[in-house]
Amino acid sequence: MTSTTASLAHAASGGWIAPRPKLVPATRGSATKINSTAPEAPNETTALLTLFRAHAFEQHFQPGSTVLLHGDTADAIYLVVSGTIRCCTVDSEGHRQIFSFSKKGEFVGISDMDIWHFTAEAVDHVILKSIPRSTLEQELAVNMSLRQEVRAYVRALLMRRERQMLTLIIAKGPDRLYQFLKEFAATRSGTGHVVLPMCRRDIGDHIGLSMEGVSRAFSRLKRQGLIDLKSHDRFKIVEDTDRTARPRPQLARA
Amino acid sequence: MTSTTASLAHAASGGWIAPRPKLVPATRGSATKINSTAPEAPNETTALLTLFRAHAFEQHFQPGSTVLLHGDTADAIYLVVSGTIRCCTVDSEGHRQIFSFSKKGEFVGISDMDIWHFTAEAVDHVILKSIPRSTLEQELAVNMSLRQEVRAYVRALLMRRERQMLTLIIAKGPDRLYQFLKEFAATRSGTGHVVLPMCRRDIGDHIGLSMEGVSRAFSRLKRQGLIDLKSHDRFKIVEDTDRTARPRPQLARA
DNA sequence: CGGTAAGTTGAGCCGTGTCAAGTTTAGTGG
DNA sequence: CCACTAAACTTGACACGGCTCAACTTACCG
Repeated sequence: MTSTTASLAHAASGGWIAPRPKLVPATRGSATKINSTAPEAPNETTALLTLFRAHAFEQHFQPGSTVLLHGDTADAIYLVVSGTIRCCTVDSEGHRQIFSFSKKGEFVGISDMDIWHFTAEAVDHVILKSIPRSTLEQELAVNMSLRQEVRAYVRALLMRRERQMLTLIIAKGPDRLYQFLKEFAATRSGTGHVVLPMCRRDIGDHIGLSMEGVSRAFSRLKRQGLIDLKSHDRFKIVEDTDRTARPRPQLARA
Repeated sequence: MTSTTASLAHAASGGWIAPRPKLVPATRGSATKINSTAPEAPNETTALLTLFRAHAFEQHFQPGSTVLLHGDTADAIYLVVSGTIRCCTVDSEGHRQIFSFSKKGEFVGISDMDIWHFTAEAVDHVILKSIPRSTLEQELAVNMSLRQEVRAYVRALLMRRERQMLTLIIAKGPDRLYQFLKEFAATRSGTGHVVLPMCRRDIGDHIGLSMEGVSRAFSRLKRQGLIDLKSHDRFKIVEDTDRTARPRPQLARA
C-alpha cells in the first residue's frame, strides 16, 4: 500500500459498485432551461437541445455513482437536468484530475465518438437526460446546423482546457480557487450564498491543490475579504467596489 | 517595468513586426509524408491531406515570425512541410503557455472556425502549406469522411490537452522534461541524436518550468543517465534495458 | 578577438505537499 | 432531544521543489 490518499481516491472514483440508474421516460415539457453562459456549453445549442427534447430519457444517479466509465463504449450523450457531475481521469497511481464540473443545462459526452476518454461521476443526486449516440450520428449526417453546433462546442472545450492549463501554471493556489469560485458562482442566478456540492478533495483535484491546500486557500480568501464563507459549503463572492483602483486583483501577502 | 522576463516574452511573441511570408505555389507531388503517430495528428487524415495536395500554396517563415495571431480572422488552415511551429497563448502579464510544437506533417489551425484562439510562431525556418478556410468549409459540407476526420482530430487535441493538464499537476519538473523529450524523439525517425530547434525558455513555457528549471532538469536527467546530452541542443534517450526491473521509472534522489 | 545571446549553476526564498494534530458537521441510535 | 461516532474540514510544523536573482561559462558572429 503505497499511499492512503491514493487508495481513498480510487475508492471514491472507481472502486464502488455503481447503483444501477433507474430508467424513466422523460416527462414531456419539463422545461430544462439552458443557461447559455454555462462554462462547458458557452455557445448556442438549439439544435442539440431540440434533439434532447425529442428523444431523451431520464436517469437518476446516487452521489458517488459512475455515470460513464473511461474505456467503455460511448453509446449515449447526456444533458444534466439537475445535480452536479465531475468529469475526470485517473492515472495508474491513483492521481485524479477533474476537468470540469457539469451542472444543470450542460452536456456530457458530446466530444467522444466511440469510446469514453474520461470518467463521469455523480457528485450529489443527479438527474440526467440521455439519448443514444446513434441518434446523434444520424442527425449529424443530415443536419448542417447541428454539425456546426457540435463543432463549436468541442472547439470551446478545447479553448477551455488550454485556458485551464495556463492558469494552472501561472496562478498560485488561492488565485486558482478564487477564479474557480467566481466562475462557479456565475452559473448560479441567485444573489445569495452559493452552495458547493463537491468536497475539498474534488476542488483540489480540479484546481491542482491538495485537500489541505484548498482549505488553506479558502481561509486566506476569507481573511482577505475576497469571499464571504458562511459555512464550509456556502460562499459568496464579495463585490469589489473599486476594482479599477487596484491595478492587480492579485493576492496580498496578508 | 514590472519584470524583464515578461517584456522579453512579449517581444518574442507579439511585439515584432512579422516578416511578410512569401506566397509560392506548391510544387506538385512534393510528397509530404505523414507520420501518423505525430502527437498533434494521431489519426488517419487522408481526406485532409488530399485537400492539401489539391489546393495548397507554400509559405516560408523566418525564425520568430508570426504565422497566425490570436484574434485575427481564421481564414486559412496549415500543414507543416518543414521546421517547427510553437502554438501558444500569452496572457495580459506576459506569461506564455506553449500548447504544442507542430512539426513536419502536422496540421495547424484545424480546430478554429472564425477567429484564431491562439498564436502560432515559427521556431526556426518554417515551410508551410496552406489552403483557404473556405475551401475546407465547402468540402466539409459535402464530404462525410472529411467531417469524421476533422472531428476525430479535434477530439484528439482535446484528449491531448487533458493529458497535458494531468502531467502538469502530477509530475515534477525533470519527469515532465523526460516525457517531453521522449515524445519529441519519437517523432524523429533516425536512431542518432535528436536536434532541439527551440530554446530553453520555449521548453519551459511548454512544460511549466522556468528557463533555469529546464536547464537543471536537463542536468539531472543527464547525471542520472536517462538521456545522452551531446550539446545543449542535441540529445538522445538512453534505452532502458531493464525497464521491467525497476517498478517505477520515477526519478531517484541523485 | 571582443561582444552578445544562450545556457548553466549556486544561494536564498516562497509556495505547497505531507504528516499529524484538532475542530466542526452530519448522521445514528438511545 | 441529546450523546456518540464517523467523516469532512481546518490548522500547524516541516520538508522539498522550483522560482528569482546573480554570477559564470559556452557558443556564435561580426
